[in-house]
Amino acid sequence: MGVTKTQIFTDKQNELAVIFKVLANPARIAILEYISKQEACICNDIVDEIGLAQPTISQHLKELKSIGLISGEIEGKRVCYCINLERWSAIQEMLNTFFNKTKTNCC
Amino acid sequence: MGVTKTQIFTDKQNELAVIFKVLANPARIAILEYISKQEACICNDIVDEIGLAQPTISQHLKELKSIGLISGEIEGKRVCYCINLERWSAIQEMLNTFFNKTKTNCC
DNA sequence: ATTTATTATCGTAATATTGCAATATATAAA
DNA sequence: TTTATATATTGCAATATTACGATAATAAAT
Repeated sequence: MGVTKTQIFTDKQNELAVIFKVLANPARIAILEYISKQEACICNDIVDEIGLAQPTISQHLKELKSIGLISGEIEGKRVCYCINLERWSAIQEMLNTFFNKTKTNCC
Repeated sequence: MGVTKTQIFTDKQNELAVIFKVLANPARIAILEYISKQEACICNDIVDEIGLAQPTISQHLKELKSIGLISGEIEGKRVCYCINLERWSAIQEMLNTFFNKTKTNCC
């Protein structure tokens, strides 16, 4: 099979899983950390910084964009990727809600 | 290729990615939520609760155990799965540290 | 000792993800 | 207009993940 049975879970559970999935890759973690470290607006020094090919980075950026974590602004022939602070905080809060809600033991 | 290049990232980045990966599945989210909801100790009503086959649930439990999120205690012929509160909080803190550290914009 | 119930493991099919070369697209510079 | 530079898309190979049937392992019950 190999396909997750999303139908049997709640929207919230699926939404959380999608967010975790986007974050579940060291390259994407590294990209986020690198973007946030930059003083000036980010363009693709990311390719130089991280040791992956340009198409690979481009694909990872697309996935980060897919859940709104970052946004890309075109600046001439370059693109400036920035962290979407509003979404960033919303996601952090969502994860904390999950962690707090589920902080109960049984044994 | 299909294999993540872990060598080029830091241990911390890889560790975070592994944690996110374990959480990146709605069945595992649902299992965690279900376990935490239970008054009494959990056994495998999980299979009845979630709509997945027993081997599939068993495999998901194994993955949750692999990062220490839950622990299984044998009780006769049944196994009681509980959330490991210490590890749970440690991971929550780890994720918050990541989110706080990376909470900088650029544009 | 045999049966029954619970959980784990193995093997496998279907699908998803990762990464890259080749190529396309778009804009700036010459 | 041609060339150079930056980024995105396509296609593909390698590997990982998801799910389940079959089966093994374990322990209680008979």
